[in-house]
Amino acid sequence: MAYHHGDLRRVLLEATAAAIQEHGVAALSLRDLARRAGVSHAAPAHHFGDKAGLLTAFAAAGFEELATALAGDDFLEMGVAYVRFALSRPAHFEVMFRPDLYHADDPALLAARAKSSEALYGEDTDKTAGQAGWSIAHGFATLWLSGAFPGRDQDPLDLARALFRQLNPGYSQ
Amino acid sequence: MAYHHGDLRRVLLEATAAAIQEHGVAALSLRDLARRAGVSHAAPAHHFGDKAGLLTAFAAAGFEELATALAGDDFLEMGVAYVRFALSRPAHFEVMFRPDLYHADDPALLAARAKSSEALYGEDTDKTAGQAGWSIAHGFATLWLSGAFPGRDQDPLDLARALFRQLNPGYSQ
DNA sequence: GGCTCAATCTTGACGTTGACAAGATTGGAG
DNA sequence: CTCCAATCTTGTCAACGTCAAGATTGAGCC
Repeated sequence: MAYHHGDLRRVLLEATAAAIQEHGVAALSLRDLARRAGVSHAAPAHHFGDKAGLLTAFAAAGFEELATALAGDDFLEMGVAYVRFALSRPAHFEVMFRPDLYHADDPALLAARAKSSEALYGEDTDKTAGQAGWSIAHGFATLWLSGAFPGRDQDPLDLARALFRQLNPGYSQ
Repeated sequence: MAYHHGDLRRVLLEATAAAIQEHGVAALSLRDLARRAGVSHAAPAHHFGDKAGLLTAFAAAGFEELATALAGDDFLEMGVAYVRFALSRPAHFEVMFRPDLYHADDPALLAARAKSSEALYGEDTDKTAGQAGWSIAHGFATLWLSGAFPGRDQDPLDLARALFRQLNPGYSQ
C-alpha cells in the first residue's frame, strides 16, 4: 500500500461532508471514510485521535467558513448569508451545533466559533434584535434542512428574506 | 428471567429519554436500554422492529405531546409553549427534527406531526408571520439546547419572550 | 381443569464499528 | 548515509444492531 498519502487529512474532511450528506451523521463511520480515501481502516484515527476529533476539526472548519461568509454584510443580508451557508454546507452546519459529537473544549474550535460570534454580534448595537435575527436564521435553516418547513417549491433564500422582514422596522428594508 | 414484563414498551421509551439526556442520541444503544429495563439485549427489537423503529415511536410521542402543549394559546404564548416543550423534553425535541434517525414515513408519526402543525398553523391568518414565529421559537430552542446562545444565567423563557417581541406589532403585546 | 396458540422475551450467533497496540514504511534533517 | 519522527498498516478486542431459533407465559376455548 502507498504510505504517506500526503493529503489525507484534507481528503478525509471532504469525505466526511460527502458521507454525512449521503447517509446522515448517525451513519458516519471512520472505516467508511478510510475506504473512500483508499487507506487502511485505522488511518483516520491517526490524524484526528478519534471520531470526535475528526468531527471537532470538521466543525471548526465550518465555523471558519461561516465567519467568512458573514463578514461585511448588513443585518438582513447577514441573515441571508447565514441561511445560505447552512443550505450549502448542511453537513458542517449540522455537526457545528451538535456539541455532543465533538470535543467542545478544543482550542481551535473555540477560536473558530468565537470568530463567527464576532461576525454575528461584533458591531451590533441592539443585542436583542441581533439574537432575534440569529434565531430566525438558525430556526429557518434547521427546519428547512429537516424537511419540516412548508413551501418546499419556493426559493428558500427568498423565504428567509420574507421572514426577516417580519422583524421590527429598521431591519426590514 | 421474568417473561412478560408487561409494560416494557413504555419503560423503554422512558429509558430512551433518560439515556439521550445523559449521553446524547449519538451514544444511544438498544442494549443499554435493555439493561436499564432489566431485560435481554434483543427485547427492545421485538417491540420496535429496529433502532429506527424505537426512535419513530419516540418522536411520535414527542409530536403528540407538543400538539397538546401548543393547544389554545395566543400567538406569543404559543411560541413560549414551544420553547418550554423543547427545554423540558430535550431528547424528544432533538429526535423529532432529525428524520434521518427514524422511519419518516410511519403513519402514526405522520399523524402526530400533522397534529402539531395543525396547532401551529390551524387558525393562523398571516402565514408568513406564523412561520417567522415558528422559526424564532425553533431557532432559539435549538441554539439554547446546544449551548451556543449567550446569556445562560437568565431565564430562557423570559429571553424567548423578548425575542418574540422583536416581531412586528400585533404580536408583541 | 386442561389444551392451544399467539405474544412476549431469551439465547446464541454474525458482520460491522471505534479504539488500541505494535509494526512497517517513508522522507527529511544532520 | 544514518537516524528519526511522521505516516500508515496490520491485528485484535469489546460493544453494537440485527437476525434466527427456542423458551415461557397468559388468555381464550373446550
